[in-house]
Amino acid sequence: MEWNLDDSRPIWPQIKERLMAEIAAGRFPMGGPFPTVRELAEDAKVNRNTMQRALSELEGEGLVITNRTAGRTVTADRDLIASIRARIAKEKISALIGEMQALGFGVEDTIEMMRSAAEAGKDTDKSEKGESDK
Amino acid sequence: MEWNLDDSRPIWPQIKERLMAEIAAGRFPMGGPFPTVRELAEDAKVNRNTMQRALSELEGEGLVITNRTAGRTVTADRDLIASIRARIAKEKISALIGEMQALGFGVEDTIEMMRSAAEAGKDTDKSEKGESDK
DNA sequence: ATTATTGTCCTAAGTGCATAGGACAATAAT
DNA sequence: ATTATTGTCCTATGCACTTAGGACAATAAT
Repeated sequence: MEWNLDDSRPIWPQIKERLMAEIAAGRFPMGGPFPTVRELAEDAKVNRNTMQRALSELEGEGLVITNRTAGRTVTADRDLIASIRARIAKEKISALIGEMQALGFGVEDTIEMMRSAAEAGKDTDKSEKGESDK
Repeated sequence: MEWNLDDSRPIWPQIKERLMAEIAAGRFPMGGPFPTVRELAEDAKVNRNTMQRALSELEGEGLVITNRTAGRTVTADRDLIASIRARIAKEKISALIGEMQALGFGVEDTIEMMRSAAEAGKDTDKSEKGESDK
């Protein structure tokens, strides 16, 4: 898994957000087993404690459940996953609109620039088409 | 001026980016005087040294010029300002596209959600219309 | 029954960020 | 000429993040 952690801010929130996105996008089987702290820490080349912090935060969101000695499990709550996915997307979009506004760009300008960017980066595009919530 | 600094990452890059956006959006008269370190620090409720760090970084971008004891001046280079404005916007948009993709949303989904968000936040909208670079 | 695994907690050390306040040379203001 | 301002540098302190590694109880695996 590509982690793409940067040093512009603490690592543990980055890991938390990354895993939230992975789960929200359905890349972990619902109700299935979640990797152990030590596995994830090694994979991300990060200390156990750091990964632990990210995971306990993840638990606060209800996305994973801890079974003391039997590892962790991904939630089976489909609605929770869907709502978190929607919430994250909304937050990111609102943030962008605000930042673009601070630069003096309106929403229509932003949309136009998004289309250009999407066109330019089509060869590296890994998205699936036909997206829909249901 | 509203600073809206948060503690999710170091303050000085936030200040730097904020001031870059302000200058890029043309909210400081080109070639005109720039507030002093101490003024800005007080306004942002931040230590002198922290503001100083942000400003010396700002100078690295060429957006402000230091005149030792006569304070700072905003650049008069119109093209530089325009290109930085475009660069920042591009980076933010690319970042959003990537993050939305990680959530399983395509560009068209994103644009649609942007329209909804813009509609919802219209009463707090402070953007001017008729945006264009030239 | 024994062993390995798992989550969790703990101490210790190093690093960068932020604050506080002192200091100084160069220059603008008077 | 004197004073105030400006950018800049300095030391010291406190805090959060990160790493490293040790330890332990509960439980799965054998």
